[in-house]
Amino acid sequence: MTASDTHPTTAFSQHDHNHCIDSAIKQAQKLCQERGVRLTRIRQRVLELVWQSHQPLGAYTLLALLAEEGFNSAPPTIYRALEFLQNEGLIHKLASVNAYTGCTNPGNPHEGHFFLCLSCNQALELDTSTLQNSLQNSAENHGFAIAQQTIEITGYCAQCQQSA
Amino acid sequence: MTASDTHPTTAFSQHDHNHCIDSAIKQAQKLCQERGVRLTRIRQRVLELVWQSHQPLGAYTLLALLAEEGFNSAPPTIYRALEFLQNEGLIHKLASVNAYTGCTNPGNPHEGHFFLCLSCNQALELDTSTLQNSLQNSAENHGFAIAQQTIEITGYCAQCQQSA
DNA sequence: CTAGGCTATGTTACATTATAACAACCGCTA
DNA sequence: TAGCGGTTGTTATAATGTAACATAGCCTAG
Repeated sequence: MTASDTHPTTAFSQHDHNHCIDSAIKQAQKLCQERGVRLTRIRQRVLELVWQSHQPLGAYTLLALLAEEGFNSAPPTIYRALEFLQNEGLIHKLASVNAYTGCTNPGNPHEGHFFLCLSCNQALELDTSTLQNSLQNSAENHGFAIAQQTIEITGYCAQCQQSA
Repeated sequence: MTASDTHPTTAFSQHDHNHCIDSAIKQAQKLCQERGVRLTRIRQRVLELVWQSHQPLGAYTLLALLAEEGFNSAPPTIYRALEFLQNEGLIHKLASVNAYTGCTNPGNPHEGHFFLCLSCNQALELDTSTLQNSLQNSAENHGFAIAQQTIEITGYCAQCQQSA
């Protein structure tokens, strides 16, 4: 298994990003087909754009990118696409920064846990089952039934700490 | 130690809320004095309003409440007060719902971890050192230096589950 | 006690993020 | 091929948050 074969929980490190995008899109196509939902041209393009960026992108940034390519550029266009992609678990919204990022593990429904670097603005999606367990325990102690999780930790990634 | 003496990590249960507000304000006054910062009339009133509500309040909701009492009602008024209170650790912002809630443990600088009930909209602030440890471990594994945490778990509280 | 500097507040304007509501289109299937 | 459901277009507006500069209030040095 080479570096480019691994799953990119490696946002902060070097990797073959084209490969990431490709495989994300292919997986999205597969999932949508299985579910009988339509990954239309706009939706797929938005997903690609989200994946192409090394940083989470805002809705209006994405909208501007779409506009450059001749797509309709009214807000509902992008918000509908984002809503669809979120519902299908293909992207996550980062509420603390109002931005969207590709989900590194769609198909395996889960909640996004993120480290957000304040310097390079990149987002690292975690899959920490330990954290999951702590939360679950805590919820059970309070009789709380978890629906959705927003876990966004800002700080500085290893790379940016070195260069500083 | 009676129920009304305990600290209200008990947002979802019965308690003497006036007592909560009182003690929150007194603590805020004390902290601000110690720090040499000014808990002005507007700032204190915003803190009271945030505490009076059993649900996190939006900035414009708070602004409307201020306006009813004759305070200036332009947006900067409320955002400045909220910024001050956040900086002093007296309130938390819940990014996933764009709302603000009183911090149940100011003076002991910490990050807010919340359970947000989708039914009654109340927020329960947690102080889970276990979770803290998991996160810290995870961060260390990735060489990530944590600055700020946004942990907001939506779902249904015990009470609302029963009534449903 | 007052002049000047710092902080806080007032005011106007605007930026950013997101949604409502209805019309037009498109693809499927009965 | 008519119609139905889902998708997209279009216009308008809501909700949230900030910039920039003017004014006022508070404190302290002289």
